[in-house]
Amino acid sequence: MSGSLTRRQQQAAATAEQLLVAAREVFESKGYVATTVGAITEAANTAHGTFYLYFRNKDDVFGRVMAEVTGEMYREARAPSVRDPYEALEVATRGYLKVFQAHRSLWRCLIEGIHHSPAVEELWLGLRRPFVERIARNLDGLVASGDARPMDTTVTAHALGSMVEWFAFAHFVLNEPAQQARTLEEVAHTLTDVWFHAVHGRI
Amino acid sequence: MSGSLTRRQQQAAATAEQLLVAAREVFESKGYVATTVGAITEAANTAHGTFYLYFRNKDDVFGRVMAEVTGEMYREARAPSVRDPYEALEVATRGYLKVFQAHRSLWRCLIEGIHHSPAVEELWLGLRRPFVERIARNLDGLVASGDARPMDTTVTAHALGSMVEWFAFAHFVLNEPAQQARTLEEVAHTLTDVWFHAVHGRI
Amino acid sequence: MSGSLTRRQQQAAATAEQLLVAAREVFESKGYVATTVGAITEAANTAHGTFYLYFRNKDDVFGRVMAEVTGEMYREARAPSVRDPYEALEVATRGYLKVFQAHRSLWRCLIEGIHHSPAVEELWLGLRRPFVERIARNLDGLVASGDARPMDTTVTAHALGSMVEWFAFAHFVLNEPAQQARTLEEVAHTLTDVWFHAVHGRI
Amino acid sequence: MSGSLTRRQQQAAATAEQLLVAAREVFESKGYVATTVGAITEAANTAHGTFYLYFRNKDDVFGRVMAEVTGEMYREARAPSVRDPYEALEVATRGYLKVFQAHRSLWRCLIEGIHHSPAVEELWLGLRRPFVERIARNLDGLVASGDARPMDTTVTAHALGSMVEWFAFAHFVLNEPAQQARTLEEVAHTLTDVWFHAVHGRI
DNA sequence: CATGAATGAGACTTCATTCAT
DNA sequence: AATGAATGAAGTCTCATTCAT
Repeated sequence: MSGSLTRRQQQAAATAEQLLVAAREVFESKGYVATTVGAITEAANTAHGTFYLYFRNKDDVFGRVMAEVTGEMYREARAPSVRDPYEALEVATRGYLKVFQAHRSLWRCLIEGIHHSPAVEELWLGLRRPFVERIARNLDGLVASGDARPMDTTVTAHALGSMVEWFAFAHFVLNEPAQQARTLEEVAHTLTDVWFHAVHGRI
Repeated sequence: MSGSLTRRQQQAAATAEQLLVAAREVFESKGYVATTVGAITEAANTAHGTFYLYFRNKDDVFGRVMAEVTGEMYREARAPSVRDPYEALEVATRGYLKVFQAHRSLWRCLIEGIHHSPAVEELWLGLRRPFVERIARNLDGLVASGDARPMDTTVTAHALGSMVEWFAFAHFVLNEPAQQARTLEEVAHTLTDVWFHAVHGRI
Repeated sequence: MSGSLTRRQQQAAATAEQLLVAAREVFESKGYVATTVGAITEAANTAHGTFYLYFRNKDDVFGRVMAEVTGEMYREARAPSVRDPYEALEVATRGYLKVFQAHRSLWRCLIEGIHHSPAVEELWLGLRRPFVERIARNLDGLVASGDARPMDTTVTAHALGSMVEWFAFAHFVLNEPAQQARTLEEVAHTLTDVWFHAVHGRI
Repeated sequence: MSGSLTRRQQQAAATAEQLLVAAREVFESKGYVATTVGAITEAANTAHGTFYLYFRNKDDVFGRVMAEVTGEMYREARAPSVRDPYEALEVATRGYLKVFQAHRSLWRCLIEGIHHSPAVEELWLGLRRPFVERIARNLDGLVASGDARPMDTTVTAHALGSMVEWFAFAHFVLNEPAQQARTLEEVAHTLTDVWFHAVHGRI
């Protein structure tokens, strides 16, 4: 027996899933603004009206698609535990970049979406927060233990998070040509180095 | 005849300028997508059709407006020369943030525009380049003189540039709520500190 | 077996009744055009499709709801017998206005419905008829007994009925602002006076 | 020279007029709710978008059409001056009925429109007011001169106005079958008689 | 040069109705 | 008898773009 869902509920869930998958594909290939409900239902092989059975409007699906994607990212981006702090940082950075690269079209779409609905802006701020707060907590620990100098850990965490995020955007989404020669590993290494010195470096 | 322009040519130039100014205002207040040709011509006190005499379409004006704006920004953001390197960095960072803040609506619009036309994307990459290259040249000098460790200066320059840029975006454009308590000076100070340690810190 | 209805038939009758009650509420609060089948089934706690088991379409329910309502109105509006003709008229008029006021939302809806289906138009004409005919019969009696001048009693009856009906509509449904200061009693008194003079007045 | 309008302004005015005429026809034949912008532009031989150059939406055109129509009615319904008061009343009543009959489709549409937009409701109340106020002023005069008994002239005016209006609606718009045998003259005569006795009759 | 009326494609959303379960 | 998912037609409105004057 498949859970407690009736046949019809399963069918409905399948339709919703179809639409969600289709929406994701369309957002991915066309971006936020250029995506239309018509394109989504067409991709989902569904009547136009069916869309409105499962979503209020484009904003609504977008939120759900992004929740899904960022859920994935969050899970994928969990660093495995490593003893050496430098190595741990490098692993985490490399992991982040890989996930970013894998989802770069949707990332682009998310950043685009920020400009078009306050809801998406909210969403984005909400998504970043746990990442940044995790960084801040780490910094707090390092400062407390004397492994890092005293600093404004909140702002520093934002700065370091922004660095990796926006670097990744320029690199993977916009294909900033100046550095396409580097491999992901090289880039990850340099970012790690910058980050590590920013935190642990002494003058 | 006044100068080398006929009366008509002068008139035409004036009209073009009017439209450009109007476009800038409208883009600033509404963003890229929400701006319509109608809104621009209305703001310029011009007939709707006149627009197409001077611009191919919205993309076209946008490119011109942004070229103008970023020219200004580039000029405004030139740091005055200061002896002490830390202080020099802080002055430059503060300067950048101030300019960003002053033009935050157009910044937002620019970042938004990236998503809507390859031309704007090009434009943006072209605008960043000089900034980033200047950073890279400085880093090269520091590495050469032994004031900084050996590093991939190109990637590092991109990373540091991205850090300040994206931090500024989240702070001034999206008003990231987590840190609204900080003054521009405090923020500039922390960013400078991070940057300085990232470059000069020893482990 | 309870009565002559099977269990299923009872169930069916109950569902139909539920839908009818719900429809009445919805029509009352939203009016004819703005009412949707979805709203009715929702109010009836019924599946959307169930509606079409008992009614052909919106027109159909509307007809049934109105038949019900006007049946009630007709019953409620029966005037008690009073000796003095003036007083009798006043009592009847006041009664009519009270019923109209109590059901004003459905009245509004009925008048609205006239415009949307010939069936409702029929219905309405059918509803009026007994009222008007009763008036006409009274007039015939008065003319025969010499208590009223000779007149076209059919047209007069229609005129007097229209007067009260349309006055009530403007007053209770549209809240004609010019006369909101009057109480129902005052209004009833004036209408009675006009009617009485129209019929019994001598010149 | 045709006024101070340029050729283009004339053309534009002509288009607006076309749309207005078309709208009137469509409202007349389909009623308020069933009328669509598409039907209007089709009847006007105009692109769909052109409609929105001259009107905000359906409500807007409707208001303008009705303003036009009722302007006509008001003008047409002015009674010629006649010495005898009974005759004057009869002439006015007959005039009103004739105009009503001539415009019966738009009348129907107006009454229908009341239910669908507060703007139309306003419009209608506004249109009635001058008619009713004129009646009230006449009654005031009659009461002052002792030609009529003391009465609440405001309510009486509304009652008499409602009588003729709603009678006309049932007669000309709904073709109330009970009295289709009467000619307009006969009907006008009876209405006049009722009205006259209601005002001047003594008991 | 400038105008601004006209066009028509295109996106959104709602609902009455059907039909397989 | 009841369900409720799916359909698709219909209507609304906006705007980039053209073109005759």
